[in-house]
Order: sequence, then structure tokens, then C-alpha cells
Amino acid sequence: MHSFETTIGRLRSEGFKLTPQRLSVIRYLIGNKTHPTAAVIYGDLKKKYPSLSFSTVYNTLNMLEKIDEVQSLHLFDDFLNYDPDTGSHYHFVCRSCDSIIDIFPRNGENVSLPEGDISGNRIESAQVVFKGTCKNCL
Amino acid sequence: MHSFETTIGRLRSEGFKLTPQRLSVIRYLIGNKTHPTAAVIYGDLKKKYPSLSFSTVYNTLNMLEKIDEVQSLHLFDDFLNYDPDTGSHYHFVCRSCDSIIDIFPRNGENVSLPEGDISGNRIESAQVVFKGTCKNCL
DNA sequence: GGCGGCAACAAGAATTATTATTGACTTGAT
DNA sequence: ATCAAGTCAATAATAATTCTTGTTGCCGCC
Repeated sequence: MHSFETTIGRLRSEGFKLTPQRLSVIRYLIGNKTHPTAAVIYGDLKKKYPSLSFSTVYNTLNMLEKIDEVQSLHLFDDFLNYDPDTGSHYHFVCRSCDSIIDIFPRNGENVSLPEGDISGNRIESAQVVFKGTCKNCL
Repeated sequence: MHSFETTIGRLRSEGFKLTPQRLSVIRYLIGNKTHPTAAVIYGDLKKKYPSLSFSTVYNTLNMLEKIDEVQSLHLFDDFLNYDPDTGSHYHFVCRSCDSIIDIFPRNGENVSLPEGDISGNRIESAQVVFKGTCKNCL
């Protein structure tokens, strides 16, 4: 996700209206390093905006995903997690405590993905999910 | 998935009964390269075994996954695909035609995953999903 | 200022893949 | 043959997400 100003600028230029509900979801996500579900976002924002609707949260998330300001992650069976960081990084999921940890590859321990084609297919994105046991649970 | 004989041997040793329904699902999956959904498996087997129940297909798939003879893949939003190949390989999903293509890394175009720890977390498995446009759709 | 059109809203119903429940049936060992 | 344990099919239940409906509020235009 970009800065607040850049993000709302993108919304404006795409023709979306800047409603208080949308702005509250955007503010909630900016700089958020947890990977909240729609239900968590709704629950948290509901305290401050009691009239907020679940559908609005979903609609806003889908809109933000369409313009590539968030990505949805299928890390668990029954629900999606949303990640405001759309840059190239990977995720580690602890089988024991279900925590989600961002993995930013560094030299020596990085994940090298093939670029361009693999036998004629054009790769446009890659999702890498590690599962295991996290530091705290070990 | 192992050979038919090995797989049913494993079932037997784990204490599962070898019912015709289970055997039909196993036979359907062995050597299957198409990543079928539960619905597809059910639809195909229903022709030959009209009394087969959807639950039985799910139960059998969950059992096979538990003993690591299949893996379920969260490639799309609304359903799971089942892969009888539990060996280390990755998947490419075409955004245009939804086809699923196995990716077996070879030298020079492989995906090198970190082994062991990443900052203290123990990695036990990795799932890599590429999305893009397949050869046929390009 | 008042009016019309339209996007977005809230509330709740609907959808749908998967799981759980239930009661009848099979299997295999004794 | 009996009996217990496990499995089956049918169907109900679950729950995350999407859809529907009627309403609201904003903006441009008269």
C-alpha cells in the first residue's frame, strides 16, 4: 500500500468516491503489519463506526485489491487474510500458533524465482507460502 | 501418490478398511495429472458408482491427505484442487483459462527455497504458486 | 434553493464448498 | 451367528463471502 495521500489520489483518479467508510478501512490498513481478516477489520472499525456494514468492508477490500493496493492471501482454509504490502515478499505460517510472519528474502537465504517464461508460460506473479513452526513455538 | 499396491498397503496398515468406494477414488487419482476438484471426482465416479455419496469423496480425500497420499491446493477462491503428486513441485495457474500446470524446477530455471531456518523459524513445507498467462492463451 | 440521477451505504438474505450428524449397513474376528 | 467397530449415504449444518434491496447523501443543473 502506498502512502495515505498517494492511495486516496489513486482512488480519486480511478473515479472512486472517498467515503468515510473507505477512508477508515484505508487508514486501518496503512502501515499495518498484521495480516487482518475482513472480520477483524470489521470488528475493530465497528467500535469507532458503529453503523459500518460487513459488506462495505468486503467491497472496499475488493476494490483495493483490484487497484493493487492490497493483496488477499489464502493462508488458511476458511478465510482470507489481507496484506497491505503488495511488494514482493513471502509468508511463513506457524502450524502451531497460526501466526503469519513476513519473509523478506535477503542475500544467502533468498528465494530465487524464475523470471519471464517457464516453458512458454508467462509468469506475472508468484506466491510463496512456507509452513512450519515459528521461533516462539519451538 | 504411491503405486496402487503401496497405497492400499498403507491404508491397511493404518487400520482403514478397503471399501469399493475408497478404492475407486484411489484408482481415479493414481497417475491423474489434472488436479481434480472433489466435485469433478464425484461427478466422474458417480457414472460408474451411482450410489456414491459426496461425503464419501470428501472423507476419502481428507483421509488420503492425512496420510500424505494427496495434497489439497488452494489455487482458486471457492474450492480446493487435489493433487495426487505430493512430491516437491510447484504450480502455475493461468489467469485466462484457469488451467493448472505443474512446474518441476530444472537447473537454471529452478526455485531455490531456503532450507532449515529463516530467522529462527523452522520451515517444514513450501507452496509456490505462479499466476500468469499460459502458452495456449498467449 | 430545489430537483434528479447515481454511487455507495447498511442490513440481511442467499450462495456454496466443505464438514458434521445420523441412522442403517458391512465387515471381520471370535 | 454374534457383536463391535467402522463405513456408508443422505441430509442438515456451518461459515466466509457475495448478492439483493431499499435508502441515503452527494453533486451538478435548472
